[in-house]
Amino acid sequence: MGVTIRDVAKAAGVSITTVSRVLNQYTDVNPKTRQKVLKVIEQMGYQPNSVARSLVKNRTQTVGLVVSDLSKYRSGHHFMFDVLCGINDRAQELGYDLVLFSTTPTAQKKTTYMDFVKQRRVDGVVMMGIRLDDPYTHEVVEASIPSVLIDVPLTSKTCSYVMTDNVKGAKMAVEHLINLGHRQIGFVNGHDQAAVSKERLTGYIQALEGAGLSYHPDYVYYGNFEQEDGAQGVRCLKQRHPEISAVFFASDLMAIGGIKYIQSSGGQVPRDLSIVGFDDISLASLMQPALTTIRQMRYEMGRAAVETLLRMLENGETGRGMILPPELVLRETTEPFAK
Amino acid sequence: MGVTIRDVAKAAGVSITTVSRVLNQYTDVNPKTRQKVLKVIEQMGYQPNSVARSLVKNRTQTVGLVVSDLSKYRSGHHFMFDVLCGINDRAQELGYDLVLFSTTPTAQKKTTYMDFVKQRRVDGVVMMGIRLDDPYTHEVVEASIPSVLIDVPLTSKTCSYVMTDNVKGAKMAVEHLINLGHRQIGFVNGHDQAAVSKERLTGYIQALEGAGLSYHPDYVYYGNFEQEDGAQGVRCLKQRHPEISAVFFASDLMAIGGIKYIQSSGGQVPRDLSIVGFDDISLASLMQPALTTIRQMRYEMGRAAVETLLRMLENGETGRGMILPPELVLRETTEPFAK
DNA sequence: TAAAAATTCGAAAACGTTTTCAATTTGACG
DNA sequence: CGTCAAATTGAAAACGTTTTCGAATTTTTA
Repeated sequence: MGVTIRDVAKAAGVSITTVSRVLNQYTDVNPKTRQKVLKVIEQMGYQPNSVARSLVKNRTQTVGLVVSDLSKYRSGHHFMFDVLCGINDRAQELGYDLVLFSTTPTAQKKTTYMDFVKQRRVDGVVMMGIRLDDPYTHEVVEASIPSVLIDVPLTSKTCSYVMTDNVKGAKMAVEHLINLGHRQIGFVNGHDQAAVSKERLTGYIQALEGAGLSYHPDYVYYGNFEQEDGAQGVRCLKQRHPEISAVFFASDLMAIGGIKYIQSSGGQVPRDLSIVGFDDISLASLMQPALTTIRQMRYEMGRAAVETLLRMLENGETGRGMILPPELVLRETTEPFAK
Repeated sequence: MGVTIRDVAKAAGVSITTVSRVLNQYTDVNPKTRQKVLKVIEQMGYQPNSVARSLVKNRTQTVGLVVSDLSKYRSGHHFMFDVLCGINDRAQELGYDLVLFSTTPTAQKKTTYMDFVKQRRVDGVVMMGIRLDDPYTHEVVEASIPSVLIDVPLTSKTCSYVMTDNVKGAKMAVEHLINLGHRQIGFVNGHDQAAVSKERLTGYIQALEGAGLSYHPDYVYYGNFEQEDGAQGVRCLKQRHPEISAVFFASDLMAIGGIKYIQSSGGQVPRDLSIVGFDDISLASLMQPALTTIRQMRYEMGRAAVETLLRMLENGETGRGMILPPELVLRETTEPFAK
C-alpha cells in the first residue's frame, strides 16, 4: 500500500542505503544524486516509516506524560492544563511526540513503572499530579530512562524535577497579609502527600516567625485541594478561632470554596475575611471579588520540564532540580485589618 | 540490554514462534509448555517490544488527537479539557495509546494531513478545535485512515463526527428567554468558520419564529468565542439597540465577558440584561451571579469519539454522525422581563 | 494396526528502516 | 599514465516481532 524506501530506491536507480543517506542528511552523497532522490521522494509522496526507524534506532522520539488522576471529576486540571500546553509545545518544537497516560494508585500496583516503560517504549517521561505515596514516585527515580517530576523534589542520575519556589510563594502571601496588619492568619493547606504542601507550610511559618508572630499548628487545616475542602477549612478555622482575620489557601480552588462559604453564610470578602490563594488559575481573575493569589508559571514549568528531560536524554546530563519563581498578584480579596 | 523474545525462547527451550503464540493467546500450544513459557516470561521480566510488533502488524494501537490552537493563550480549553479526558479514558480502556498533536492553520499548509498521517503512523485520529476553513478539515474526510471530528458535521466512508445538537440547544436557550417574557433578544454568536455557529444561529431563529417573533439580523453579533468578544458584543448590541433585554451567547466565556461589561458600566445582571450562555464550563457555576447556560456533555463527547473511531477501525463500520443532547441549566443570570 | 485427523511445534520470511563495511569511482598529482 | 587519497555508492546484517507453511508427534478412526 504505502511507498517504501525500497520503491524510492528503485525509482531513483540507487540503493536503499543511498536513499537513507539523503533522508538523514548525510554529507557523503553526490549532490547530483541527492537531487534526483529528493525529486523522486517528492513525486512519490514518500514519508519514512517512523516505526521501522524506531525499531532500528531503539528510540521512538516520543515522550510520555503520565498524569495521576487526570479525570473529569478531579479539578487538578485547572493547574495541569497550562503545564500540559507547555510540555506539548516544547516537545513539538524539539521534534518529539507526546503520548498521554493517566494512571491511578491502584493501576500503579498492577503495572510497575518499569513494565510500563518497557511496554511503551517512550524515550523519557514527565510525571505530574502524582502523590508522594504513589508507587511510581519512587520507582521513577531508579528507572533507566530519564524522567522529570512536576512538583516532587526528587533527583537521581536519570530523574529531574521542576517546581515553583513554594516556600517563597507562601511566604509572600503571608507577608502580604501581615503587612496589611493581620496577625491571626489561618492556613488551609493541601494534603500531606504533596510535596508542595510541606513547602507551603514552611513558607507560612517562616513568614510568621519573620514578623515575630508565633505559629499555631491549630491554625492550619489540611484539605485535598478541592473546592469543598476550602469551604470546610474556613468553617473549621473560624469556628474554633473566631479571631482569625485572614486565611491563606494552598490552592485557588480551595480559596474559592472558602469565599463561597463566607458569602453563603452572610459574610463578605474581604470585609470579614481577607483571602489569598495559590496558583492563579483563570478563574481567579474572573471571580467576584477577584482573587488575590500567588501565580505559578505553569506554562513555563511545562516547557522547562521537557527542556531538562531532553537534556538528560540527548546530552546525557544528570538529573537536577529546577525552581521557578512565584509572583504575588494583588486583586480584591485582601484588605487592611480593621480592629 | 532488554530481554527479547529470543531470550525467553532459549531459556524456555522452545522456539520463538511458540513464545509468540503464548503471548498472543493462540490455542495451539500445549498447556504444559504454555505454563513453562509463562513462568520464564515472568522470571525474566520480559515485556514485548511494541515497536517491533507495530512494524509487522502495521498497526500501532495508537490514536492521534489533533487539536488546532491548543495553546496557553487560547481559551478553548475550557471546552476541550473534558473532551480530552473522555477521549483519553475511553482510549485507555480499549487498549489504545493517545498521542497529542497541536496544529495551526499555517502548520497545516506546510504539512498536509496525508503526510502527517503517513509520518505518525497512528491508527486513527480525532480532531478538535478545527475551523471549517482549515486545510485539514477537508483533507481528513478523504484520508484512508479513520477519523472523527468534534463539532464539524462531515462524514465519509472513513470519517465520522460527534457534536451536540446545537440547534436544539440554542432553541432551548432562546425559548427560555421568550418564556420569561423577553421579546428583544440579542445573540452574540461565534465566528462563521465554526459549524456550531451556523447551527446555533438556526436554533436562535427557529425559537424566534416559533414564538411569532421576527428575526433581525442586526440583533446578532459575531465574535470569536473569547471573553472580550462577549464584552464587545453587548456593547455594540446595546448601543445600537437599547431595547434589547436579553442576550444569548454562543459560549460561556463570551457570556462572562458580557456580564463583566455590564457590571463595569454600572449595570447589573440579570436586572438590566438577562443572559444565557453555552457550554456550562466550570466557571459558570462559580461565578457571581451564576450563569444560566446550555450544558454540553463534553466528557461523553470524548468517549463517543473514540468509540465510533474504533468501530470504524476494528469493525470496518462506515462513517456516521453522532448527536448528543444539550441541557438547559437554570441559574441566576435570567429573570422575567419587566417592562 | 494402518490410515487419517488433530494437535503441537519450528524454520524462515517478512515488516521498513539504519548502519557497517567494503567496493567502486573520481580527482589530484607526480 | 599510474598511484593514492578522497568521495561516493551498495550489499547485507541487524532491530524484535508476527505469520505462513509445513513437519513431527499424538490421537482418533476404521
